[in-house]
Amino acid sequence: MLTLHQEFFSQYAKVYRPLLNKLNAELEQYSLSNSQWTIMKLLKIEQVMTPAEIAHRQQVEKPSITKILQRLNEMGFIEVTPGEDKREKWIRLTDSGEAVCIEIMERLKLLYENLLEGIKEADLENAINLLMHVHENLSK
Amino acid sequence: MLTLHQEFFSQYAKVYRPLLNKLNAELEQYSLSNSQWTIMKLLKIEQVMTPAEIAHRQQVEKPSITKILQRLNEMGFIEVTPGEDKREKWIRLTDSGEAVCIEIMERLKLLYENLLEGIKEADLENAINLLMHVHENLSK
DNA sequence: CTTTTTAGTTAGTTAGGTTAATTAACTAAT
DNA sequence: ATTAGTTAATTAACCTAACTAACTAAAAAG
Repeated sequence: MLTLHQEFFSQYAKVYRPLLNKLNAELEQYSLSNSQWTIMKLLKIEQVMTPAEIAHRQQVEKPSITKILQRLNEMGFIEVTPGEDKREKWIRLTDSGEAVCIEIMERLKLLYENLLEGIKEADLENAINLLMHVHENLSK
Repeated sequence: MLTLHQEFFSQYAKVYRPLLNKLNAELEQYSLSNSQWTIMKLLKIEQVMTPAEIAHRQQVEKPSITKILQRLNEMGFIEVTPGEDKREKWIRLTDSGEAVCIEIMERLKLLYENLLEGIKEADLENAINLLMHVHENLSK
């Protein structure tokens, strides 16, 4: 049988595909994929980032980010300005990107509430801390 | 700011990429990708399954499963026998597949222990239950 | 017996990853 | 001022894993 540790990661993995499918269903209406959306969320919080910073935060290589940013740019959701260091590009959400971002966040908030409906606040906090712990251990 | 619900899914997502990278690094030595490995694990538990059952469990479409099974078959990790219903194929692990499966599970067990090191058992159980709860809510 | 459904495959497409190589810009040490 | 080395971003070529659409063969329903 599985140990508790194995059980945790097994459950973690089980949630992933159905959750992704739900997210993509919501995002489809905005012609966004999950990875595009993830970067928009990040920009919403950080305001301005360079592609290199985004790549580092997302733990993917820079060329992957280049492609996603190109598509977000075509859709008019981000704007690109040259940085002080002329090698850099500063990426930020446009007004339209910001608006879509807020709209999607509202929708997802409802989805998330449904998915966690009936969970006690203390348990939720506990699970968040556990995930943060795992995340930290992953980065060393 | 984010609600606790949003915070939870945000942390959930943050863990995914680095975890996947770690898993793939472990699996590389066996020339296995994560999605191939996921199906091997499933077969380890269920013993025999049809491609359609696997597709349903993994929440992906049948053609995706066909390809993965073809590769696992080439590598000699699974065997395929015709079902009673002649349309069906019964998929099971070969002895070699079973052996590799056990070996990988042992390695991952250590990884998982490291990632969850210092977590109290009660908190771990709690988080598992929470994930199960989310999984259930996702399927309705 | 015909029709419809189901299981699996094939073919073709797409998104999002990877590495390797390139250009441009910056930094530091002659 | 020149040179050597580094960093930011891009492009190209490739891979994996997903998708849909269209197909064959078998089973089930009428």
